[in-house]
Amino acid sequence: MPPTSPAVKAQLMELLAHSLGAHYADFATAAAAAGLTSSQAKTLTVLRRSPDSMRSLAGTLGCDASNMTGVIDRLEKRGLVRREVSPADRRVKNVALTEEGIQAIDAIRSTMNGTHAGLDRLSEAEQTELARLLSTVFPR
Amino acid sequence: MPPTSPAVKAQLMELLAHSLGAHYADFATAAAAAGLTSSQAKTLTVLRRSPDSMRSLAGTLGCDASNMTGVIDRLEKRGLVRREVSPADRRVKNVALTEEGIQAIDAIRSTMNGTHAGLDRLSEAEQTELARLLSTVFPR
DNA sequence: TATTGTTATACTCTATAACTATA
DNA sequence: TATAGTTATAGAGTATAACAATA
Repeated sequence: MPPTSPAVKAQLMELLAHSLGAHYADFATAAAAAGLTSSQAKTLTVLRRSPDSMRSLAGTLGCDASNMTGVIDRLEKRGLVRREVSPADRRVKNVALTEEGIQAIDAIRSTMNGTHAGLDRLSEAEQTELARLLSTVFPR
Repeated sequence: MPPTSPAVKAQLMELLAHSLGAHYADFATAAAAAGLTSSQAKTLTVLRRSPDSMRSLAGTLGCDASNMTGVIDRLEKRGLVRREVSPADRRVKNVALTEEGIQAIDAIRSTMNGTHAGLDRLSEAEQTELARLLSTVFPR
């Protein structure tokens, strides 16, 4: 990405934030349809790639480690994840998706692929403005 | 915006979501530095444009009207906003920023303009991929 | 001593339902 | 009757501090 003025980037981020707001709302709605909160669904998304420790999960999700206990407790109670003591370090607990957990997050992602409403929700004027800003930040 | 395959849009949204995630984190950090939560700062951002009723605020922020009571209570207690009974309809309360409220949200937005780290945090490979996807969604 | 996960605590956000003042 | 705002209630997310088990 070539150097661009902060003002242009700020405008771009603001416009994208507007669009992404709708995207996040869609994600929350899709999660709610599965009886999950955004945090729970986000956690499943992270675990979809590979099992992870409580501490590392907290880091990835950007929250304090103490929060993960409650979030994982609720997911485990519903059978979507399971805790496994690490053989290498018995202080560590690796959290992994169960078959049910995989199905739950895949269903949400499938719903998201069907909506992809983020950019479509921008008005014509906003789309034009977005294209203009993008051509400035990513010139060709 | 011309028609584009859902798969391309989904990829684009995912990449932008990654970037915007950092943007939101920056916003939350800037708000926290001012002793405000994200919800409180977002509320001030909305009010920065013009005063608004409790109900309308809830609609804009995408939450239930009952939530606004507590959020506005806390902002009012800190002298950042004030409630005013609407002369036209005495059921309605218009919420407006105080001078302190204006300064608070302007400080946060100023900090954000200084960071604009959203796009910059993408790796080289991600930026290249982003440019490619954008040229597909916004052909020139 | 340092680190991992948990617990205890407190605050905020959030939705639902019931209530009041007004229209 | 309908609407705007509030209150009561409950669940979830969040951070801080203190703790036990393990390294």
